[in-house]
This record gives sequence, structure tokens and C-alpha cells, in this order.
Amino acid sequence: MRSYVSVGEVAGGDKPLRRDAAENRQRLLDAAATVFSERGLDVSVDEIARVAGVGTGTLYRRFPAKDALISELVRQLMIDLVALATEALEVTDGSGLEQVMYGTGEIQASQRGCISRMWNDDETEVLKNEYRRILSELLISAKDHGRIRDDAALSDVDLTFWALRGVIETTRGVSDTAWRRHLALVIAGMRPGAEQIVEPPMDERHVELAKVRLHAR
Amino acid sequence: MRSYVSVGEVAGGDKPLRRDAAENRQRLLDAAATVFSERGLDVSVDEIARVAGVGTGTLYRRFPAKDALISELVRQLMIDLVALATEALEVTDGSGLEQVMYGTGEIQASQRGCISRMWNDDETEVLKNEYRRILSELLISAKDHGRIRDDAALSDVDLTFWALRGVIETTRGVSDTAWRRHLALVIAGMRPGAEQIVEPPMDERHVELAKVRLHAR
DNA sequence: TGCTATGCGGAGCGATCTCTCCGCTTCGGA
DNA sequence: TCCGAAGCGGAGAGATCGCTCCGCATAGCA
Repeated sequence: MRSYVSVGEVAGGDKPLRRDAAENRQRLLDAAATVFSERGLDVSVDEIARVAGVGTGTLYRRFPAKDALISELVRQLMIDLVALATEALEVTDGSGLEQVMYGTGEIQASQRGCISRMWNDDETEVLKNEYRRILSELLISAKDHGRIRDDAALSDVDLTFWALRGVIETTRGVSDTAWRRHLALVIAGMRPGAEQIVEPPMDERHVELAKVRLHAR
Repeated sequence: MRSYVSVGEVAGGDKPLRRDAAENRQRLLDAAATVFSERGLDVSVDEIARVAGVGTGTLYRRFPAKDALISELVRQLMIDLVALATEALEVTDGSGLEQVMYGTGEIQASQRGCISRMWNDDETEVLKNEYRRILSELLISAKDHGRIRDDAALSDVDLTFWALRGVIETTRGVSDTAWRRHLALVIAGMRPGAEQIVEPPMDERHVELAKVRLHAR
């Protein structure tokens, strides 16, 4: 699973790039993904260009700003997430949601550098909404099959992803798989047999509120 | 619950500060805690000094570097955490661990700005070890009273704190209490009645490994 | 009250970051 | 093969950051 936009093709129907330009664009994305994962988003653009083997001018000709480069990486991740969720819709025993949760953990862990932007980037809001829509279907199916408790909310799934972000970022360089243990515990707590939860779920309006807040920036 | 080092007194038995200097020091700490929580650790030192109502020179006379200011805030938080855990040792029904987990969540949420340093700052390693030692006692007590499953590990508690960090950081400005819902789900998954966890706990050696890695930086 | 150690403010230094600009190079269609 | 459009590299502009330095102010003891 990788980006669905092939080398040389740019989203939005722009004129195709020249061969060398398209290659350099991809090398920049690869280099950025690597150094961001290893050293965080604070790595300088000069360093990204150096690793990609191009000049900084080339980077800025292809991406209007450093942020745009990060957004493109996030966009590709969101495309992967939507694909992952779409595949899970085929699962018939109600375990699709768990499958997507583990898969989302893998994607977050493999691209640690961009995690902080994944859930806070309004450039990819359409994809995020689509992803969330599929998750809500999977959640219903999981409940119908008795795999997830009835009082679980979609926002509980959101919270779990954000929690995994914390585990992954804190265990950087220490353990690559610790997040799985946490996810397993959370899912155990979401089973129908688990104890009642007194704490109410996150208000769904807060999710909307988050979007407004992001746009206001 | 607040710092146990009163205004004018500095840890380590240094000569007491002049009254005005001690006041300014405290104002700097308060200002830093505020702006870090609101806008993150990237806020400039000039801004911290401005909010505190002092010059940047004053900040640097009291703290050798911006990092030292952050470390002091973290140190005070760790002192609070140890006090919190120590109090919980008095609880006799085995619910002390849960009490500390919620309390730690509160402290993390109230000082969002410093969270990322809380679990990655080797200046406070002694306090962190003490905190962790108490947690292990509380975990044993919780198991003895049948409140927590026998196969739960101390590292599961660590993971939970790191997970709460992710929730708190991602919901900044959206929901102040969402982390409680997640914590409730995790604890539900840690009850003796919850389903078996296949994923093994985090290797305790990884915790040691993390310390080595931090020192190597 | 007078004296001195201590504290204070903020201009400015050096480092670093993002992003631009322009002379030169390369691709690829005719 | 030739030529114009497109792409390239990297020096450097402009902004911002952490931190220092020094002339002046003040607290607190005698």
C-alpha cells in the first residue's frame, strides 16, 4: 500500500512534470518521510534536500512551503488509511474495526514523524471525514456482532488513535511495538463483557469544534 | 498541591535570593507554565519574560538556559506526582493505583505544555524512579485486592500515561476531559474479568534502554 | 541614612531557519 | 540535431531564536 498518485502525476490535473522533476519530487517525499521519522518535523529543509540529493531551490519549486511538503505526506497517509478502512468493510464477522485500529497503529508507527499533523491538518479534512464515516459503519457492525460494547462511541476510536500517537512518540527508539499492547488493553475495555464506564464519551460536537478551531488559525 | 520549594528558597542549599529576585523567579516559573500550556514549548524566552513582567536578562540570571527553566517546571511536577503516589499508599482497598492514574492525568492535563518533557527528562530521573517504585507497590496491592488482572505489568501503567499524553496533546483547546474517558476504558481492560491479552507487555529492559538512550544524547 | 553586594532591563550578537532569485543546465518535441 | 521551455543549485536576504553584557537601580545591613 502506497500513494495512489504515481511518480510524475500531480493531484488536481496539473500539467505532468518533466521526468527528472518528477523523480526529484518523489525523492524529496521519500527523504522527508525518512528524516521526519528519525528526527522529527524540526529537521531543516536544507537537510531534507541534502538527503534527497537536490538543492533547496528544487524543493521550493515543487512545494510552496515546508508545510506543504508535510501536508502532502499526511495526505498520502490519509489515502492509505481510507484504503485500509475500505478493505475492512469486506470483513463479515464484525472484526473489521479492530483490524483497522491495528492497521492505523502500524501506519502511525511507520510514519512517526508526521503523526502530530495527521489528526491536526485541515488540508486533508475531506479524506479524514471519509475515513471517519467508514469507521462509524465498522463500529456498528462490530456492535451488531457483539464484539464491541453498545455504549462505545465513535469518539472512543478517535481517542484511541490519539492515545497511540502518544505511546508511539514517547517510545521512539525504545520499542516499536509497545503501542500494540496498549491497543489490546483498550480493545479489551471496549468488549461487551468489560465493566461499565461512568465517564461519558467525548461530545461529538467537540469534534466539530476542533475543525472550527483549526480553520480559525 | 504545589511546589514544595517555597519562594526564595532554591533546591540544593544555595544562598537565599534577595526578596525581589525570589519573586521574579517565581513569576517566571508561573509565566512559563502558563504560556507553555497555552502555546507549547516553542514560545520564545522573550515572550516568557514579557508575560512575567521582567527582562530576559533576569530570566537568564535565574536559569542558565531555557531548558533549565523547563526542567525546573518538570521537576516540580514530578514532586507533585511522588506526593500523589505517596498519599495513595494509605488507601487500603487496592484502589490506590487507579487514584494515582487519574491524578497523574489531571496533572498532565493541567500542565500540557511540559508533558513531552515529563517522561523524557533525565534531570528528574531520581524522582521518576521513586514514583515508579511506589506505583509498583500500588499495582501489587491492586492485584491482591482483585481490582487489576494478574498479568498486568508496571509497564502497562507507563504506557497508559504516555497514551494520555497523546490524548491531552491532541485535544488541546477542544476538550479538557476527554482523557478521562480513555483512561476509564483502559482500566476496564485491566480488570481481572476482561478478555485475555495476547500481545506481551513491554519488556522491562526497554525502560532501562530508554534511560541509556537519553543519557547518550 | 549611607554603602555595597546583588539584581535589573533590554540592546545587540551570533547562529539558524525558511524561502527567493538568478545564471546555468537539461529534457524532449520537431 | 537543434532549440526553447522547464528545471536545477546554492548563495544570500530576511526573520527569529537563544543568550550575553553592561550601565543603572535597589534591597537590606550597619
